[in-house]
Amino acid sequence: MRSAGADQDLTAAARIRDAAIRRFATQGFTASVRQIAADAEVSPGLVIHHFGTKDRLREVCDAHVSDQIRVAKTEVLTAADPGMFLSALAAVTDYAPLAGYVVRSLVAGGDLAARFIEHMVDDVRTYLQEAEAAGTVRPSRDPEARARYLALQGLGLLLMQINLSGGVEKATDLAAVLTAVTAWTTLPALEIFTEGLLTDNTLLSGYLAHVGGNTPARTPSSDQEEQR
Amino acid sequence: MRSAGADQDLTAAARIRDAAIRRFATQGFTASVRQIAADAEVSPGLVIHHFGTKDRLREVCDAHVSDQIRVAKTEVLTAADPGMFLSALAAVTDYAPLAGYVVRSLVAGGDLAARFIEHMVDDVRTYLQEAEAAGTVRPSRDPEARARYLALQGLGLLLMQINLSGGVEKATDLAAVLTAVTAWTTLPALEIFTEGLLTDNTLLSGYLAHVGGNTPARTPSSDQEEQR
DNA sequence: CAACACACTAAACGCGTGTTTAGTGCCGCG
DNA sequence: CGCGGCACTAAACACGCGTTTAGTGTGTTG
Repeated sequence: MRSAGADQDLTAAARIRDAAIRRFATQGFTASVRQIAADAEVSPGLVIHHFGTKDRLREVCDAHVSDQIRVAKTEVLTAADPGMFLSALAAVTDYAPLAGYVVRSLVAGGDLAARFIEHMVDDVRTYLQEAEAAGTVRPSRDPEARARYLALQGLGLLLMQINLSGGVEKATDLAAVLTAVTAWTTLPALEIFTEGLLTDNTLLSGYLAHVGGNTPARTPSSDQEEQR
Repeated sequence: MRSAGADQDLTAAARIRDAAIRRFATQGFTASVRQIAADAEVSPGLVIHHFGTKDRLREVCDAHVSDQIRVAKTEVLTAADPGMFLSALAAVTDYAPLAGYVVRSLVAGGDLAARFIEHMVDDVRTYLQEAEAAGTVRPSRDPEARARYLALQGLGLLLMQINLSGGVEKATDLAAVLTAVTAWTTLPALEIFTEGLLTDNTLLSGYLAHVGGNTPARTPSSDQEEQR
């Protein structure tokens, strides 16, 4: 397998990049160049020599994490549940820094975060489409909005819980938090998803009547394509 | 009304505190003492003279925001929807910095954030209880978990959307983002809340069977107290 | 009136930051 | 062998940070 306490057999630039990803994941993007250099057993100057700037180092890290995620994703067989994916990612201790890095990116709100979320929404949408075709999921009046809603909601819940339990801190804890939150979350989620929350549809029909002729809202949707 | 371009008639310490809240809300807690001092038209030394330390200044801000929120809350008539409350808070331009400050706290994850969330969960729980008694909301097998799930989910969705649309940045934008997210969110939310997401209960009943004799999970709950 | 207390400022201190500069040793190529 | 290029380091630079220090004016109090 790749990297198992591997330190020496990597080029210095790669060691710096990996150390940076680890530091960024555990301490956030305020981690200093000197700390990263120390982790990579290298002088601070070399970091700049190879990457030019701390910001450019971060860009390289973003790109690398993005690649790693794409690889891991195909390995994990495209899990569509937003939580499940991060959880599976964090489970393999090798990939734990990746999950931490993504979490940091999400709260920091950079380019990587936007891309990650968009992919997540895409995954959820296709998953819902397939499940709907299979007859296990109800059709929606606005499938795009529903996919986005479910993805953002799940990721948001996760993030919320993560940096409430004392920040991202140690990477190993991340997996624990992820499984814990899915543990107490599944019951209410399943309840609402199968039985709903409200007893009647006065609110929904009221809302539908209210927006009747108007544009529903954002997100390119297809109004109602099937009535069934 | 309180404060309307009021600058001079406040004590210097109060001006510093207000400036700090504004800066923290728009730039996060890395805003410098010198910036805050400049905003309050005061020397950096005076900030420390009055508050001793930047951290203690932040504690004072936390406390003040906490108070302001409690006041605003009773004014707004205890809105239980997590989003609605923040939205109403941000709508009054006077309170906009408060909402920004809370958002910053939530992503930074301090004490204030934990307290705010706990209050939010409480509000949602009592709201659900009342609605359940009124017959508009279905009973849950674990009301505590459901309240926490709904609160964290709503807040998380909100946060996610806020710092994806370019950070908290300008306070006036915050209200816009809040109304925008509620706009495209209400349809999928109402759909799921009234009709559910799944077509049958195999997943739910399967899960219930699976955890059958075991402890459900976290959060002190009362197992199933009513079967109905 | 003298004396103390207090709000306040200007300037500096010490530190950590990202980055630059000058220099050293090694490695491959002509 | 000689020499250019490259990875790399040690030291320093410039800067912004939170905080400290010394000092000034002002209002209150004995």
